[in-house]
Amino acid sequence: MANQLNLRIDRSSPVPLYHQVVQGIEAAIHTGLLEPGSRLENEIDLAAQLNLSRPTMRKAMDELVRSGLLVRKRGVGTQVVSSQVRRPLELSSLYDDLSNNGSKPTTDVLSFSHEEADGAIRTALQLPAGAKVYHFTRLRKVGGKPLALMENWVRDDITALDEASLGAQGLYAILRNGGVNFRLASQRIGAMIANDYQAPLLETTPGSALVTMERTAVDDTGRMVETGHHVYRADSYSFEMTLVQR
Amino acid sequence: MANQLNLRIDRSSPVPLYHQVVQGIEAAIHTGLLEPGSRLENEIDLAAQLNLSRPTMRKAMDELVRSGLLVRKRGVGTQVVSSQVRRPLELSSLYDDLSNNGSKPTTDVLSFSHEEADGAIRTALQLPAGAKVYHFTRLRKVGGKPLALMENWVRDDITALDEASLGAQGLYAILRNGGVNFRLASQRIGAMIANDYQAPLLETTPGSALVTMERTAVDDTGRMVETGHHVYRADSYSFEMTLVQR
DNA sequence: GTCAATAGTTTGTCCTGACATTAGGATGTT
DNA sequence: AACATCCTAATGTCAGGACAAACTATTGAC
Repeated sequence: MANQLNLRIDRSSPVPLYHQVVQGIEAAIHTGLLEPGSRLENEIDLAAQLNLSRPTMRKAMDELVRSGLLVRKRGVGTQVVSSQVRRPLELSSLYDDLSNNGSKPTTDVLSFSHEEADGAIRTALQLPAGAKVYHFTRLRKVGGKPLALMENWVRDDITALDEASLGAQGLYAILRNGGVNFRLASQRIGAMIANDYQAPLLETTPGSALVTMERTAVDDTGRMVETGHHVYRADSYSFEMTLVQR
Repeated sequence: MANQLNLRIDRSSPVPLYHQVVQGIEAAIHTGLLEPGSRLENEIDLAAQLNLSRPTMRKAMDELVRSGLLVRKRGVGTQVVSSQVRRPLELSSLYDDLSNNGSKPTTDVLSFSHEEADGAIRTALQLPAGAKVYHFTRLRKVGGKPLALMENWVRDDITALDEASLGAQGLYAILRNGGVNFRLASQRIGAMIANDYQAPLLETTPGSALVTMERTAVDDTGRMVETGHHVYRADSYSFEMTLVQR
């Protein structure tokens, strides 16, 4: 008996069965119970052991294959991919990233206004003429060291924003609590040289390297919710991601 | 009758039915037959119209939702997402990107060797001590203007590489033709300042901004195939991607 | 007129069953 | 011993049905 897969299925739980399987296998891989390169039992047996149907088992494995943790080969079997896997780039904010890493980010709100959107912002957020947006600039620090300078525009017909809450938590957390279900975001990552405005705020010198990121986020109803221009100190931040071939 | 969805299913074709549906709906969206924001008929009716079962229809729509073209809401229906969608970041090479955009890239091979891998490369590619790799540096130009400086290490037990073919086509094209099926890649994007070695090659000045990218690619058997450090002129290149929430 | 209960529509989840396709080993033949 | 053929095991595809959950709109009561 190769693997035991220490996982139980709770049929009274509101979380779908296939998702319980996903979580269980993910945990088994992370704890090392399933070693990289090891082969899983076949779908039918695994399903039988957990008292699940094969489609349910398959749906779980589908997700794991898509996320790059498993590799399937017809006629052969399913293997755990050879470790070294980083978590894929997710639709999260910098604040989430840092919180999950144990650091304690702080935020200074440098400016905050509720103003009429200009042409470029109206285009980016697909707003009609005369629409108003929240416009603010924040400085994100970790351990007292400045890391990111962020300028954002958010449409005002979803949830109210104020300076105090922006200083206390991340923008995405506020929007999610306001009922926004993010669906996708398009972003562009590049580089630039720190100018005289950015350098002192980031406690670096003009001419040092910055990573730039422009992002526009869309919710599940197709509305453009937020757009922003962010710059990061290149010596403290980079974007890490896993690309999965389909 | 809202939409007609001009598509036919060929049951004698070797391409899976659900994939035929995916392609059909993608085409309908691209040709404008399905407008952004429009609602599709419900899954059951669509399946019936095409003489398919609901699971098959659903699997097709699952893929379209995952790729960000459709949005589903329980109790409501399925909508075409509000355009403005960029193609997601794919596991392609810079050469592919530029070729697809109509530009004509050229490549200068600055150095090429077949050497024993040092410790860092052995770690990155998970190779045993004493293993040899191809190690080369290339300068990619578009329209005569230099754009990227790329240093790569490739394991040598998959396919043979030589200087001439690297000058004629992209690395990923060569590897794919050599039988490599890429499965995933992890990469990190950051920024740096051009140094005295990079600046003249990229025809810029020391101190200008560069985008950096480090990537390691894995094939479908879990082998680390290739790793590389690339730098791009920040005024000519940026990474654009679409993130899809799961 | 306003609010709450209800019915209907649509997607979400899960089941059982069947056959096709592929990879790889076992078998048998030359 | 080398080769071609068959068989088995595993994933890939597809069908049809059933019930659950969520959202909308209507209906009804106050």
